[in-house]
Amino acid sequence: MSTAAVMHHPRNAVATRERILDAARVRFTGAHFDAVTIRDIAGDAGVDAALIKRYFGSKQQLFAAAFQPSIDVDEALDLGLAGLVRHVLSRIDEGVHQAFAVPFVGEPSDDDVTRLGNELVSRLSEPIAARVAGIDPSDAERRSARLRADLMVSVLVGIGYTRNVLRVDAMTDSSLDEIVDQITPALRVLSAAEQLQDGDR
Amino acid sequence: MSTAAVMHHPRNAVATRERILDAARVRFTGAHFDAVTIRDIAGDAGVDAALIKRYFGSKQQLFAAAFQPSIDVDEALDLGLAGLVRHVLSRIDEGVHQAFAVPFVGEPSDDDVTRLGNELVSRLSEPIAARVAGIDPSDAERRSARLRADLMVSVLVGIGYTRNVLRVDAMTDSSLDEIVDQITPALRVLSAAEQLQDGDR
DNA sequence: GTCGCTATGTCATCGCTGATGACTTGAGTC
DNA sequence: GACTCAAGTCATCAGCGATGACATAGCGAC
Repeated sequence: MSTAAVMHHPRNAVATRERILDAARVRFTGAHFDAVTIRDIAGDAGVDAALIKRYFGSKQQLFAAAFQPSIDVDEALDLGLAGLVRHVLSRIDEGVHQAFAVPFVGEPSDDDVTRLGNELVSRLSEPIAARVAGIDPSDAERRSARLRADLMVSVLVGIGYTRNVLRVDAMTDSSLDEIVDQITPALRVLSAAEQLQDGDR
Repeated sequence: MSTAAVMHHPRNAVATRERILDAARVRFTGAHFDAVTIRDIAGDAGVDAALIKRYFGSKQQLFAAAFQPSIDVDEALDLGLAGLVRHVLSRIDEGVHQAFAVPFVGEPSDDDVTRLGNELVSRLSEPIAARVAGIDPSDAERRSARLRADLMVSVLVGIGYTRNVLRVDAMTDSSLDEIVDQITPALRVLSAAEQLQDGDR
């Protein structure tokens, strides 16, 4: 099980931190949060479990640190809507979908879940909303644009969820290209702005 | 905390079972899986924690029993696409979204997550796919219809997820009607079949 | 070189959790 | 009113995350 259990590493905080994060990513990707113990991860990293608390504070915070989602939307937006869709979905396929577990793993406080959820989605939807609404929109336009942008993100989140978490048959059997081809026209209805229509396949 | 802790109820298995399920629904709706203990639930139900194991086998199975999702799509399909969307989303709002936690709560085995995920989505997508594909379609048509139906379900799942789990601002601030109005035209692109277009608002 | 200090890592242990099997008590039957 | 079996309880277990006291490696000062 634990590959590096008996190995002795020279003392190096950043390297050890990275070994723990790597081990956490492997374990959490292969099993869900509860099924993974910090002793497992510590064993894989060749480290005592108490060190994880020292570095990350808690198992939850370790999880959050391991799956800090980083999707850079801005550059993908230049590829047009289909490019954006492909980019986000492929990033989710690569493992970012683990971040979906955060609400089920986070603090019981509603505030925390709210914060995490908004953070996750805002990172995607804000640049999209800016493009959908165009420059200097009225308040009503902005509100509508924000809703439509969040709906677009919801669609991508939903696809990532059924494909990578629920592992629905038709979603896993289909290629990313098939999915992009089918969903992009539907999203175009939501964007309903010229900014996202040009430069498209 | 525990409302019925000291109350003595006459011995009645079905009533006790129902009290446990009610307490579980309240607790699990107010906090996530890990934050709820079977002792909490047992306390609320005025029962010993061991009885929960006797009736439901495990905490996970209690959760599954409490949030058995029941969305009857067939009748909603007669209301047209907008009616279907409104029906599913409002059911999710009512608490069915808790079923989304199942993959993070279930067994670590991939098989189980796969089974649960497919069960959840199939119940929605199969009747939709049947209508989208029409009667007696070719295999290619059926495969495409299945993917498009699952994409439609993915969209609804995604909206339910960002709205009820992540609690994204724009999603919670908007009314169900606003969301239905915005997303239905997009879904119509996916359905792309006459069967779902008639009888629509 | 070796001393000593601090960051790095470990150990022992706590309270709590879900699970479990042996035990007790009540309601219905005759 | 005793019998019986379902309904509910109790005592206890192993494993978890968390935590503070403890040990030691590495590095600069001299």
